[in-house]
Amino acid sequence: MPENLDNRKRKILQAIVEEYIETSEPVSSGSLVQNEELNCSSATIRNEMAELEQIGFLEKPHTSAGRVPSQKGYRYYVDELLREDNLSRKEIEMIREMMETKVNRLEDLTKIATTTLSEITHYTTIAIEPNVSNHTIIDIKFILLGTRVLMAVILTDSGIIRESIIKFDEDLTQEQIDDLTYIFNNKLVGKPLEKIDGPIEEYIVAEMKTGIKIIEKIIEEINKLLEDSKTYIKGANKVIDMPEFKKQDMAKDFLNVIDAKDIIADVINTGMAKDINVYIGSESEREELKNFSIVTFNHLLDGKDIGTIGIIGPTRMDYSKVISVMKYISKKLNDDYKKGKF
Amino acid sequence: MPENLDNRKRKILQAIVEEYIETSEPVSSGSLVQNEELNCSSATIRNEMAELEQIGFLEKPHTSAGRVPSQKGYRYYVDELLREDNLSRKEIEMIREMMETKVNRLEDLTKIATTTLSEITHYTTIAIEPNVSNHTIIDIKFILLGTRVLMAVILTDSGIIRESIIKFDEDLTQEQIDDLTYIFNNKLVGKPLEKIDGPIEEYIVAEMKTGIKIIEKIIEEINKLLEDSKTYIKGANKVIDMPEFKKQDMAKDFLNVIDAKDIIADVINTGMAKDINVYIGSESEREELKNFSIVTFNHLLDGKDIGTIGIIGPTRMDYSKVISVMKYISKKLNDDYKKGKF
DNA sequence: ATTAGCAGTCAAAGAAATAGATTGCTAAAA
DNA sequence: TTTTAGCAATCTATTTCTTTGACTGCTAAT
Repeated sequence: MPENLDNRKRKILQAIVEEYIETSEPVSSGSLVQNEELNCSSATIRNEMAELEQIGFLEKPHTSAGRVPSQKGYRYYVDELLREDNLSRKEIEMIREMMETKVNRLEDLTKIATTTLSEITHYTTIAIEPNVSNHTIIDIKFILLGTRVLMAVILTDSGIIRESIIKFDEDLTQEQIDDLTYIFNNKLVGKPLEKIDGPIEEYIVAEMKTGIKIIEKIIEEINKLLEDSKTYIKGANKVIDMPEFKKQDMAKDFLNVIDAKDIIADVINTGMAKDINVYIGSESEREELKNFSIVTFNHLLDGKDIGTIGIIGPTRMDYSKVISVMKYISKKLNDDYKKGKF
Repeated sequence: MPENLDNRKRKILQAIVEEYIETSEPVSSGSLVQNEELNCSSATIRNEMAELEQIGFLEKPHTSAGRVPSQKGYRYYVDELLREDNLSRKEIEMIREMMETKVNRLEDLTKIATTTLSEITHYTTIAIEPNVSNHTIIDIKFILLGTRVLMAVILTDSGIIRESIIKFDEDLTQEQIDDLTYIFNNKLVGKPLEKIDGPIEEYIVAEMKTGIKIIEKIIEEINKLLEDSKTYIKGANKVIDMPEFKKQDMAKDFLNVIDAKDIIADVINTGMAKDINVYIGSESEREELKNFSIVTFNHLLDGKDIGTIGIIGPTRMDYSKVISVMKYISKKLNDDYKKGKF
């Protein structure tokens, strides 16, 4: 139910959210009178604020304090009041510079984007490799590294490369490797990299020259590759300067969340395929995250998911700035891609 | 100059360090009287403590507080007074269990050891891949992943595998790859992986079929591989429960150190090749680390450095326990290695 | 519908008082 | 000479009380 606020209430809510984001202090009616767009006295504002609190957009830490946006207030702000925060020329310059580095791997590009995002926004940034299971296999290579050590390299259409090293208890011959390469490529190229469990038998039957054990082990390892998606964190130290982390509990919760990156990965992976997702406080439905907000963007190239980058910070987050920077970086990645930068 | 303390002073210093490590409260003369080994009154202990302070082994936070070990005090303790802390059966069981996982890569083994160490000691653990430059090359493979994308895989005698993906502006043929493989193997196998810059020309001259540019690029990428050693951190959240991190500054310093892992990598890499190194406070000669201690061990297999694992925590660290656990894990890794586990 | 004005509320900051821990010193005892 | 008992002095941590100042909410006038 998208509540309808009259114009003045919208302006007041917006002003409160923005001032609070900037100062981290509860906002008083008095300080809002200064706002040019609001041509009324503090008493009027107080009345409006009381109503906004009534319907759940604002909260009061205590009777004689100013107001603070509630989670619902932030949500309304993000959905309805957010204005594009234009990046300064300096910031754009900085982003350009940082992202200029040449890379050979998509993975490295993600790292760079993560670092850039953290530097510019001053929040902690997390990158998560995509779930590759719906990516299409372009090629599979097997390389014998020792008599009993095999390396499997899988290429997908999205440019993501995964490799795995597999050890066996028996010697492998080059002939076997050639067989494997032939069969796996034959059966899997052009298909999505879904878990290969159902039709395993089929492959095995089709191919008895190289023992069942070997094939089973290879499939097992390939499946493992699909499961673990790497995560990178940058700027975990950024939070320390934020006033909310003066509270021991917040700091503790934050470090715990960072250490168990899966928590965030979970949230990110359950997200919709919108380009930008915003989870405010308990919206992420994880107890540990109820005091934090997460903003993510799915990095799509040619419609393929090639990874998600997320920012985590207090609910009092500069959503406007974060979203603007994300959009810019996202666009830049796409442009670079089209120019064939990688 | 290894100062000589009489027996009673040694006992007192030891008792103070151990009690302080346990409680994190300054130790008073009164609480030491309880110690059975010390058969004297609190007044006597006070006199001894005054002398220990005189010669720099103890410090006083303020006049009416107990004593705290100084950095020099910790150093003496570690060098002279440390007693082997026998691990409980439960801990040994836990280590065994955690390290049972089968791995294919040395890298994964390091990760597991890192996690185990952090779980058992309750400190933050950092693993750093070794500098492979003095490792001997066993094999070099080149795999064509696309017409312009090459993967180079380097195997060393220590079992460490490094791979790199290299992109070119022109198409590569399989024939060229075969050439490259032949030449690189011919020239490099059996040699240490030192930076390949001096005799580059030689290779190039020996081989004109595949353009100079390609070779240059490959060498460049291989050199990059040598430089960047990966680091893993586990248990960064462990510190939050330690009383010293109640102080904002400590927490800030810690997060900064963790974020710029290079700082620690630096310290670790400049260490001697002793099996276990202990850096107490400013001994690490980095301003950022003056309030922290680092204990590292070089993981050697067959005399080859295959990585370093370090623990970082406050100077009030349970050195005895940390060192005992490290020794145990180190031994276990070696045993497993001899049994051919990897 | 708006606003001026004022009483009421509460946290945060400061000041003062208190309690408690521990030392250092002195003089007596061993 | 070494050890110890005892006590004054020191300083932190805790508690309590007071003061200040920032807001709000309400009422009555505009």
